[in-house]
Amino acid sequence: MTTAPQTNAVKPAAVSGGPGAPKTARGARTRARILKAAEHTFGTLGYHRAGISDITRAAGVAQGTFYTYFAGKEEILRELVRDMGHQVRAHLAAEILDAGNRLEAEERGLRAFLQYLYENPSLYRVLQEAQFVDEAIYRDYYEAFGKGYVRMLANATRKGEIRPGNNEVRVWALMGMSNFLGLRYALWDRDVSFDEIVDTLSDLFRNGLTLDGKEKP
Amino acid sequence: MTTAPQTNAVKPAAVSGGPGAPKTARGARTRARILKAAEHTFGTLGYHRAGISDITRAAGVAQGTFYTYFAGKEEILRELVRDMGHQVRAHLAAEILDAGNRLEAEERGLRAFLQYLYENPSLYRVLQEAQFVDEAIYRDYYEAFGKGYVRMLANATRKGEIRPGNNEVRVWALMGMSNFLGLRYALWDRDVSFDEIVDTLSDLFRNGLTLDGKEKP
DNA sequence: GTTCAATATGACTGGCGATTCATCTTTCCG
DNA sequence: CGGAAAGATGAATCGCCAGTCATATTGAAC
Repeated sequence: MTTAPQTNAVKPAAVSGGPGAPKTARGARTRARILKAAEHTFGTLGYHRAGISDITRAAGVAQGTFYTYFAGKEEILRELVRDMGHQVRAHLAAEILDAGNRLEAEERGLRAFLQYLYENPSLYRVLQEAQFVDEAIYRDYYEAFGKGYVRMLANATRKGEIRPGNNEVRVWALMGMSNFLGLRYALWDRDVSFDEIVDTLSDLFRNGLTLDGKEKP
Repeated sequence: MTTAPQTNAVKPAAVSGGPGAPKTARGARTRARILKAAEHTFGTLGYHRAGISDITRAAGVAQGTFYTYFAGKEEILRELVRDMGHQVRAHLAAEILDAGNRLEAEERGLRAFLQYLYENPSLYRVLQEAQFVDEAIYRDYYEAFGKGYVRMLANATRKGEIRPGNNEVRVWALMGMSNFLGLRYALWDRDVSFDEIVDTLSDLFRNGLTLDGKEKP
């Protein structure tokens, strides 16, 4: 019994959400620094190329410190996706608040999303890579996003601002549009102005794509 | 000079595209088996979790055989993306051929894409993961896809089938839609029929999203 | 049936990187 | 102050896996 006198019954606090939330102002600061560093590192190198040492170096802490706050590499990714998800949703919600109607909300929302992605390119990469590390967290992100979106479309339908239709399907289509337009025109090449993009989509929302088939009642 | 009598001047054939294309029917068969196995393995486990040994086991060959035909893990992914890209494009092009107009082509194209993704789920995963392994190959895929798409929209514009507008932006929006709808309704949950999805999008293309703003000339 | 290039084998290796841990430092609070 | 909990350190570990290589098999040409 001499070999392991106190290896048992340790870790009394590290139960629920990772190896213990910080209990000190210093701890909270360090944890936040690591999270921020991870966002940047994952966003730049990608999840797999990025090592824990890259993150801790960027955060200015020792490797071991990482595990004071996060259970491992996957866990910090999950945390990151949750955090970033909250941020985008809050940001977009605020940008949409003073829209007079749904069309205007779509326009403002799309522009705000493109701008946000341009300013926070890590969002795209972290999110999309998370899909293949932990699919559930990825689904959660889009389902949370989509849920609010569907609610807004339902309201707009009630107000007579948009045509009745399958809003859930529409929402997934709309999210897909934004995603691709963001990738192409906010991250890859800014060779088309955001205004032009928004105008093009706005025209689609107002008039559709086809010339005939206008079944104006 | 006794140490390395013939280590130089070897590899006379393995220059351009990987460690030598097969020069035998048997070789061609083996290479194809490995490629197919990689598609399945990457599609199931994902690129990073999948080991070369998983691929060779699925193909029924030894580990070393892999390197007779592919320079490494990244290279086979590139090959796979190119291959799969050709296949989808060919398949969709064929499905669209006998469409009477652009709207019908969009409807058939979307339905065919959803069906194809349902039957070949690996396509999505391989392609999306390739984005973070070799971004260029991913861009190539969508730019090739988009180029043909834009051409078709241009023709439709000329024929007066669709409203004039920025077809490039439209194409990226459309590709984004299909991508997300495919992920959600063909890969995750088939809780909405493909017909319903196609109808919803068709309505969007014909009439837009809004109720007012019909600027019928 | 002999020969040789192409193909196939699978044990081995080298390095990378996530995680651990014994130890030291800081902070908090009475 | 004193000492205990919380936080920080970074060298060491350890499993994994992409890629290599010496050797064996195949099969087609002659």
